[in-house]
Amino acid sequence: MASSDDLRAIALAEFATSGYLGTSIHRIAELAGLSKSSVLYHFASKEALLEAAISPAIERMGAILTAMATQPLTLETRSVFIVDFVDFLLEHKLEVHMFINQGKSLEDVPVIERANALVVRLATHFISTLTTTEDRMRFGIALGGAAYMLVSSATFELDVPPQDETRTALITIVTELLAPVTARLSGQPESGRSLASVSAAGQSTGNRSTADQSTAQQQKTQQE
Amino acid sequence: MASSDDLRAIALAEFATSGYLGTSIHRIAELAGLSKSSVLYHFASKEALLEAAISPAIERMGAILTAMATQPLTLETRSVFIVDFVDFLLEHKLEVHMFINQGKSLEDVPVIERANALVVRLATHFISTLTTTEDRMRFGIALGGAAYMLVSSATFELDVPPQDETRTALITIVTELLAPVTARLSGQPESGRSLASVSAAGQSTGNRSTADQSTAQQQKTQQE
DNA sequence: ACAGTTTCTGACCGATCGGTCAGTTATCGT
DNA sequence: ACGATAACTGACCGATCGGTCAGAAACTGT
Repeated sequence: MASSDDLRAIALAEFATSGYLGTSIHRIAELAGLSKSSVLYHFASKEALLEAAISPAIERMGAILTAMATQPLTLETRSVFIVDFVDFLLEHKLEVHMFINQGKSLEDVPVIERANALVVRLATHFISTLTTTEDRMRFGIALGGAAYMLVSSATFELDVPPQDETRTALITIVTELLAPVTARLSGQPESGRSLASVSAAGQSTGNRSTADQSTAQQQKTQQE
Repeated sequence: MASSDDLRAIALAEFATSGYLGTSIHRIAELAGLSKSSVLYHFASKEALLEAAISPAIERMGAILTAMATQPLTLETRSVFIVDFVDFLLEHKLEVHMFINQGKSLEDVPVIERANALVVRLATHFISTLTTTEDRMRFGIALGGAAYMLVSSATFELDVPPQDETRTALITIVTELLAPVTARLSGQPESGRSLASVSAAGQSTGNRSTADQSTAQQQKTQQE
């Protein structure tokens, strides 16, 4: 009564919450109502199970990255990236949580190595386009913080808000966090607001300021 | 040639990067130039080693939390908390990284249970004072993102900026991220901007937003 | 030099891990 | 009904884990 895809999903959830090393094949089998041998019948090894669990997310993320890298850096392309990234996070919370939290300890596993290479590729891309420490940290906090947020609320019990509400808030916050950077790159000084408006597209919470940080970032200008 | 404190430091670094489960006592002994038995002579068990490694950070964090909880919620107290929290993160990167990333998988370990209780306590405190999903996510992203930032740059090789620069940027970003929330709590509706000024407290990179650090920098720094 | 204590070590133990294999049960096309 | 194939299982294997223990080695004070 348990398909290979069920096993994949069960394994992913366990790997993400209890860790890859902390999850035994026996445990996965138990959750699936099977024996350990049966799990190994569907997947040749524990590593193969891990690969099946997270490689789709890796490929999707790679596609988003190449799409971003091949396009010029404008307000629109950045906004597109943010929305893509947030949707990616929402769709692959567990996978992202995995190779963010366990990427180092599992670096000898091939599929994790691919994931780590993606993270490095993302980081170096932004490091090359950003000059100051603060700008770079904005990206780290926005991306890492967003990824952390999505699983921590589930890790501890704490009520989980509806998905669309989470999505809207995430896009708003990440956009706002990256606003000074984007504003500088866009060339037009007043653009922090327009970016926020893009992020707010179709949302409802809508209260938060997000409007008045334009005063702050326009005097920034580009000193590099 | 390896004291108990050396072992503690070595274990902490290994636990944080390779995971508690992924780190064997033999590995720690190897790094310390000792035998496995010698490590177990200094610490009764692997759990005792973990406790010695992270419990100081837990107590420090608990003190910060109680200090915040007992004071009224104002612009100043929040600013104090942010500075305290950032300094705490800088001083205890590895410990925070541990019970943020491995808190769930090690929840049956007593010392980790204490750490998790602290995180829940922090989360519930802000959940009770904040009403909207977005406000709560701001805290999660700010705190989780900041914690992630400090270790990810070390996890991958990527150049690490000087500590004071990191500290300044962190305080600025976290404060700015929490600006709308604090502004609303302060009572003056239009205050998003005033908070941004608080965020610039004590900065040196000197670029980023805002001009006036007058309100901010007096309440920072001298509490350690 | 010697006794006492601290520090350290190799050998060993039970448990659990990932993985293999021979064999059993269920499913399905004909 | 029946053979073929897919799905499943328990028994077993080598390796590694955390931890115990008796004893060697090193460092003390006298």
